[in-house]
Amino acid sequence: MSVGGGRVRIYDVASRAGVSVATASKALNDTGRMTEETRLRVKTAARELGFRPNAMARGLIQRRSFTIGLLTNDSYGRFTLPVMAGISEALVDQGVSVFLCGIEDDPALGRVHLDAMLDKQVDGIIASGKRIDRKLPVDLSNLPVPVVYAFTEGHAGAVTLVSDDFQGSVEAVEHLMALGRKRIVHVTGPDSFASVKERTRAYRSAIGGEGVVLHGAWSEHWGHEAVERLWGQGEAPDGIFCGNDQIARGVVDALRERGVQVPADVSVVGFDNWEIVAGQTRPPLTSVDMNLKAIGREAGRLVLELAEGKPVEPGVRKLPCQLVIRESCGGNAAVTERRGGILVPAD
Amino acid sequence: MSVGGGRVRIYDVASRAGVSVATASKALNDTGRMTEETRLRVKTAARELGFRPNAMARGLIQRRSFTIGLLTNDSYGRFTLPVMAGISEALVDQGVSVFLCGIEDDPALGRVHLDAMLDKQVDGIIASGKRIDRKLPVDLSNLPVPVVYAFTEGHAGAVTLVSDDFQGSVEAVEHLMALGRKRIVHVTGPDSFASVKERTRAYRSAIGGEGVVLHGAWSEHWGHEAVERLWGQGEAPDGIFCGNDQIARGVVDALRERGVQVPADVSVVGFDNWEIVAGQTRPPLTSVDMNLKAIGREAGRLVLELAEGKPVEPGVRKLPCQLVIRESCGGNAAVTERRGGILVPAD
DNA sequence: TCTGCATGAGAAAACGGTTTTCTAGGAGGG
DNA sequence: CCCTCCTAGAAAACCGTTTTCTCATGCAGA
Repeated sequence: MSVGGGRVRIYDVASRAGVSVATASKALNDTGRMTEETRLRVKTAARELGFRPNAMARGLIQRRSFTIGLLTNDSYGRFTLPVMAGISEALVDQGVSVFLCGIEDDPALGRVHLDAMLDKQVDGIIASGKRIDRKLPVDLSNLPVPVVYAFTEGHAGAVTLVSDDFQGSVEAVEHLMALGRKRIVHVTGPDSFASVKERTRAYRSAIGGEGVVLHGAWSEHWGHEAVERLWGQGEAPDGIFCGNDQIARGVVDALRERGVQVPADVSVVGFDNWEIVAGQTRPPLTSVDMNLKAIGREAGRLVLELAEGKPVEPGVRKLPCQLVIRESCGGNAAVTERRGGILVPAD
Repeated sequence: MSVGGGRVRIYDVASRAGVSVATASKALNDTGRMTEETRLRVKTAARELGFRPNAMARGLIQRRSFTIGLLTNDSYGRFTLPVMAGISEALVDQGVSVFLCGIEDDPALGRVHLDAMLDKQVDGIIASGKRIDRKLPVDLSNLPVPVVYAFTEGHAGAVTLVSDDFQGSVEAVEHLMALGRKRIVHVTGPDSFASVKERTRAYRSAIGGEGVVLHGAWSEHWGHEAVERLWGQGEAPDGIFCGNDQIARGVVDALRERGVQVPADVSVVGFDNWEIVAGQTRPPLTSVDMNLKAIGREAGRLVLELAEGKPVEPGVRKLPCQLVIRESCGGNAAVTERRGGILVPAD
């Protein structure tokens, strides 16, 4: 009961239950020794009064704020939001809340946000970004709280979480091969990106050769252009593994305009599984999902363990990607779908 | 100096400066009375030690946490992220940090997050969502802290901020008319949405008649289908005002496939100015920007004023939209561009 | 010389909890 | 009957600030 102004203190609970504040505290936290009857009486009183402990007072003495900070330069949120969702999911039932701080690429802004979070005694910090081979513009290497990096480059000796792009890419290419595609090419982003290198390496490993790799921008426009090039010379491919969904969408659109059937003539796979792109392409794109939410969950779990003093092995951890099948590849491979946010094989 | 573990307390500052904690506190906060020399000595000591006050201790006594909560059910972040950026921008130099809580449409989850935030003594709450005519699945009407609604429906007597869709839509349609378009139609989303009704009302007001309004899903597919219908009967339009960018993209793609030139034959305007859609369309879409970041800034400012006890007039406030010109309309109207995140006319 | 008052600075009391230490009373043993 | 041990619960200390209250001191005016 009692929606009341929230101003009920443990003192009120104690006096209603006819015990001291100390006893009330112990009763509510299931610590200390007392008759079960007393404990119950206190708990009942607390419930009736709608008592909720003041987290600041509690945190002050426990030296814990039940708060963590998420620092990111991914202002668009493409990568950070799913990570955030995962973190939140992992921490909410521990009573931990998350400060989200977008710092663009501004070191001064980063410093300001970082200081604000440290002042608030965050239990830990998770750093996230928009590419895994760039550091945030703020140094997190000597903080009084633990730091976990998720989808951004961390300092030496840190705990870092990234997706296993190699595994994901291999699955994508093998999927194409399983469908009988023989001439598979790779159209991807600028090779200055570590993820581009990794996905390219996987592509070559899967097809067992050099293959054909085209680098360009991360844009639909580049997808179009790549098709121009590929269909303007020699034997056209029958399978295209794209570095991201935007490129893939450009590729699919260009093929349609050219009269090439997708997936009948050519199978196309994207990367990122960005719903807004992959889902709206005609036909919808089969794409590699980096499971960013899982990365977030893991990051949340780990930063909390570190905050509680548990030992965590430092280093880079790769979490598996998942191929999400839509219609751009054809064939009768097992279809997967999203169910309750988790990727599962369809029945 | 002193990156040191952050464990420096005001006590340390006081003893280094040779004063009591009370004096140290007053010196640092520019309150109380003391010689300028003493004040300076304390401040110097604080700087040398790298002292940063513990926000929990400070908040406990001041009954302020310098923290606000952002509650949203917009898990995709399309609307909430820009709002969040605005809030953060408005509050960061006041030392206020923001808890971001995604609650989907789950009342229980909403309750959990809300309680967690209240326990942490947030100074205020901003509620945000993905449509302005739906409430969050959690009741915020009798909270011990102020609430501001940004881009979601609030309770009676609350402070609510939304974009002025009417004004934005009128500008869009008038833009088409200024370009000489005579047969302007409106292709939009389901008319169960308040924003659809509002934009339709504006469309009719601007053209001064009933016009042609087609309702469908918020999807590219519907944009295609609408073009089929429009070109399958009677005189084809020469201007299309779309309810969102996805529909507009579908429209533009369908027109191109049909051999209709955009913008030469038909001008198209979108709504939302969602970069990933509007910018990648061929040609890029002229679109109405709802200035969500400005809404966020205003929400941040207002919730803080309320938290400080200042009076704020309740009611719904509409903030102006801005037409962002790209290439889908043609003509030589003044071009605008984004500069540093702010929309400005190009020189 | 004494009173009055402004001034600088310290001591102590909050804030709202948790944790440690202390105490009174009952049970059990010799 | 006395001593010890155990237990439930109270009392006190503490977390790191801010704020209020108190107290010297020095100087001006009577």
